[in-house]
Amino acid sequence: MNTIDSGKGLNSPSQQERGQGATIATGEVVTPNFYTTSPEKWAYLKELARKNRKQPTEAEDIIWQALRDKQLGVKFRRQHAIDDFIVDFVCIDQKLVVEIDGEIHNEAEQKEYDEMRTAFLTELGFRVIRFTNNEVINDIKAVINQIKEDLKNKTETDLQTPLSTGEGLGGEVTLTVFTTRIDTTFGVTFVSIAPEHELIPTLTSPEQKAAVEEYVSKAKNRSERDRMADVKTVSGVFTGSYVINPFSGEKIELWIADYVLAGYGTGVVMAVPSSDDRDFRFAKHFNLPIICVIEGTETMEDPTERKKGKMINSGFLDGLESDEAIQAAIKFVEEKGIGKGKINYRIRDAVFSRQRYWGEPVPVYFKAAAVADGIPYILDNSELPLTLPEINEYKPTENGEPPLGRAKDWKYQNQYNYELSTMPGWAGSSWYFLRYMDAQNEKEFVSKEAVNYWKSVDLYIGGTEHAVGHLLYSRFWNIALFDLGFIGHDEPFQKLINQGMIQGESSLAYRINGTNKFVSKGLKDQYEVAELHVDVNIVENNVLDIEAFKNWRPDLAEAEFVLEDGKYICGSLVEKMSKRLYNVVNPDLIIDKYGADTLRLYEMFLGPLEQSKPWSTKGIDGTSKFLKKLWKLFYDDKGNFNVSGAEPTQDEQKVLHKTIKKVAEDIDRYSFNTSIPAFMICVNELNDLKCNKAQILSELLIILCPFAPHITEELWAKMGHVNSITQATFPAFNEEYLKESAFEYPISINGKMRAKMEFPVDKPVKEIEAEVLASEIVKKWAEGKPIKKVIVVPNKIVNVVV
RNA sequence: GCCCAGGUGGCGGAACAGGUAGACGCGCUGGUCUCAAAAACCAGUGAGAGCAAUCUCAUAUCGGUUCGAUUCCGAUCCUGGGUACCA
Repeated sequence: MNTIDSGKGLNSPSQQERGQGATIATGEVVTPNFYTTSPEKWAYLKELARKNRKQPTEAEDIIWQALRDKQLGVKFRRQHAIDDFIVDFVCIDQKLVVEIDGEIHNEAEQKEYDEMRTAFLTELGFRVIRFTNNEVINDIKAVINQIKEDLKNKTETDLQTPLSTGEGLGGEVTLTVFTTRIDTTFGVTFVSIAPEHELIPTLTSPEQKAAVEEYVSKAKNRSERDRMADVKTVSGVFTGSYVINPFSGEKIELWIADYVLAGYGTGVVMAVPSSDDRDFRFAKHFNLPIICVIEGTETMEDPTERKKGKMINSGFLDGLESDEAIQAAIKFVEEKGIGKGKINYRIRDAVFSRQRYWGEPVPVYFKAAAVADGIPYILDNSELPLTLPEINEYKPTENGEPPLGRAKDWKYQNQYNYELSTMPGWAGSSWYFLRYMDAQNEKEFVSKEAVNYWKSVDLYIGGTEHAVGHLLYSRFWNIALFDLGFIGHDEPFQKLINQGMIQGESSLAYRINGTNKFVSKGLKDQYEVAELHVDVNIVENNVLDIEAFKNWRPDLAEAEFVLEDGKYICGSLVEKMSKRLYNVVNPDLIIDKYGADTLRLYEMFLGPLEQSKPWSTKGIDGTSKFLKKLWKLFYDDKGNFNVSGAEPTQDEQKVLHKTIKKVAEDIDRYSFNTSIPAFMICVNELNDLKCNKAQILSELLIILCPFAPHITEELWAKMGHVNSITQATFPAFNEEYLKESAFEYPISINGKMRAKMEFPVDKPVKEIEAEVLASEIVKKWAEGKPIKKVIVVPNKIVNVVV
């Protein structure tokens, strides 16, 4: 036991000696960070403590061998500074101090001093038990048993007694992190914590206090928005505390960083600079260590570019693939009880209002004068529906109110303010189809009978934006309505198709930074430039119409240009068609020139429904010509309607039924783009056959109707039908017309098609094989070599292996 | 980053359960008709070699399975969309 005077020049201990640190795990754990004395005192005490540890008395050594390495289930430290004192042994968890007294403690003065010291430690929350040298040396078992007993008797409240004597520092702290890449835990070289984190005062060392406080106040003043927008700037501050990596046992630094969001996960990030981009930038900026844990990344300039692979430098995970390592690591932390596997869910768009005009008005009014202060009151059912008021301009008011603030005399009972926000798009889109089932119903939004009859929507076609937005919410609403018993099914849609997006080709101009001067694309690399989207309607073949550009926006009126070959060449970019990007093209011009049927056919013909592609009118002539050819089947050269009632021939029936089969199958598969060529082939072949038979043409019109509704309706009427073609029955496909008697086999040698031979469809395989082997073509390619194998797939192919 | 699509001629694309790669359309070339043009019609058109018959190479890249691969498997690269300082 040692004592010192307080108040002498004191320094801070190293963190390690004080046992600071933290364990992280996936989803778990960190051990503590605490001071049992002040840094000033520690600097002085540590030298003494170290000396004491090196020169234990006989009794101290005996008891230490029994206490060390958690032999009693808890961690003991020896010669540890607590405030002004250095105690012999202490279990900080249990706040138990064990002192070993030598001869000197029998002296009166010393006894008095010991009592003071015990009282002081008791006040700090420690319990002190004492043994003499002799007790330890003579019966160590009895001593240990007594310590065990004492540990057992600790009460809960004892455990919760605050321990701190150091400034601003609490007891042991466990920091929990959430990670999706637990496999990389051996690569954790520091831990970052959100500036808002409540434990920051506890986790900050006195030396770092000023810096931390400055940083935290600065970070807090930045809005969430600023922080999210400014992804590139790296900022942070060291807390002065350390954390223990639970996998490697390494001591690593604990930093505060504003890239960590308090609202996500636990607000603490285990930083793996070799695998996460933000951690990597942070480590580079502050010169923190980087440990690569994926094979092959050691030599990479930016190891975060490779995310998965075989684990290295990772202890028990070495050699596993990332995905296996994740499972192994989760198992590991769960078995050790320091973490557990977890799935995180996030909510999207929690706010149910828009500051826009176009949306359902919220049936709510406020009795207080100011809307913002009031309590909302809901309109009575009898007062519904609340309809959108007329306004003069679809813009916010001068006071910054939503557009509905412009509505004149729009008051509930002529006195109370309505809510001025409208509902978001998905408010209505989530359930309108239910209303469609029973649109005239005055009593309820849909009757049970109607919804039981129509049930859920068979097919939902929408873009991917709808898939994440609309579909998410309508499924949610649908389940709510189902749970409330209004409807009888818990899924609103049976099938989803994500149709592709017709993209726009954007035009870009390049403004030289800090000027109003624009540089042509070919020369832009010589300057620091910012990209500006230009209205595609004032760009032709990437050449900018400079006058139109100047007139486009007031701020561009005085713009100057750096040209190449006398022209301003714009950059171009395929992206989503959007007003914001000024790349919207209007279909009206196409419809004026070619008609709506041509446009519709062309859009279908462009490619698969699910596929996105930039809009281009190249090739629209093809579908236009097709419709003209169709028309000519019904009219002669002089323009007279000329359709015959004669009986169709076998050939004509074959052409028609081939098409019926193909189109019916295509429609079932939503493969509309492949139907158009089938129609084209059909019309071409009927044209070759000079077919004008009413029976053939009317069935053709019916199957074409969904693709080209206008022209088919018109020709249908011309043929003398009274009812709309949309009421006609889709013709049945008749296999009889398609029967073939022979098949032309492709003859392959070693998998390459070399010739064709025709055989009857029912010719036996053996006979085909014999004839093929006897043929000139096989002799030629075999070149005398033996035939190894012959594969005959009836009515498909023959392959000869030599 | 993550999730979802996708990558085939000069262009859009086809090949639906592994069996003739490039259907159909655009564009291009030549021709018919016309005083001429447009329209319409006919023929040709993946690349390379050859007078030709024909041969070689080709479905983002590399590898694998198979008698045979655009199609199946593994790895890589690239493009578009959604989402995001979400760890």
